[in-house]
Amino acid sequence: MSNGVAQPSRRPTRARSIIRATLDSTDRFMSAQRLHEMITEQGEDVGLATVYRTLQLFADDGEVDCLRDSDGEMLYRKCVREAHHHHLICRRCGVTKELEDLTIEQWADAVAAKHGFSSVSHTFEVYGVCADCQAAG
Amino acid sequence: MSNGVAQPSRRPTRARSIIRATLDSTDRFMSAQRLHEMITEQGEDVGLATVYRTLQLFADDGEVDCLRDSDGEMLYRKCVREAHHHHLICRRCGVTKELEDLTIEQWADAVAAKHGFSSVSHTFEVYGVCADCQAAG
DNA sequence: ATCCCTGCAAAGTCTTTGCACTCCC
DNA sequence: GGGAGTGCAAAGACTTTGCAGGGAT
Repeated sequence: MSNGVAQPSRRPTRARSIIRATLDSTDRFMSAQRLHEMITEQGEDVGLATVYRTLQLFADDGEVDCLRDSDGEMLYRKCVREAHHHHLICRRCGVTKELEDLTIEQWADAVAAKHGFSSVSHTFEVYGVCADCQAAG
Repeated sequence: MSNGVAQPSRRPTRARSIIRATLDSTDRFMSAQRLHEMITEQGEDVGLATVYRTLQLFADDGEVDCLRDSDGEMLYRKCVREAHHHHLICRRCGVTKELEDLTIEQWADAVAAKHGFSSVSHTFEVYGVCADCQAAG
């Protein structure tokens, strides 16, 4: 089924370059709507549907990381690393740190296997208030 | 702000007892819509809005656990344990196992502290296909 | 009687989809 | 020119909200 090899053709277009540039302009996770808002504020014009579609493509290609916030809204951010990893996210300002730790992955797989589960995946995110936001009150 | 002491009055009503009974009839996480479906299948009649409202109340009271599935939909289940814990959830049938492991909690707190974050919380859920579902094809 | 609770339907969000047009190769 | 890409508006899914009637204390 999916061998992860073939990749559909991706044409370089105006919309994609704008979206990519906007993603690059910050290191925070943003919703599709917020990203679209930023693009509009820059005086550019890209359809909201295109933003959604493009973010999904980028996510499929591993070009952006995505996660859901506590409201269930999907958030996207340019991907910094290739490997699977998790995030430490500031609730206040949205700044994120990438966490690396194989223990979590291994533990998740192991505990799932122990219970006879297969096709295992997991979600793991850590939220808090970063040092800067604490200092800022 | 919130001292977790005062509790609004909760009247025992028909809808609430039906919802509670339906929650008790399974150990799986269910969406509000699925729960409403089950109630209807039982021949009972409770409005969908009431199911949503009641599940929120129950969640506030700590009577049910809730989490979001990978589609962002909220799932509820009667609360089994007091302590903070995580879940191993079958994507196919929704059956869940509760996971206990202090390592995750400690690691999350430690790594957050290392980055200067405070007021730390985290989300962690493991998804897979349970043995029964695999056997069932 | 009072105020909480419920049902129904309308409204709100976030997101996806259909379709015609446009642009890249 | 052909098919990927885009924009717009409509549609979908989940959830919340407004309001009037019904039930618990």
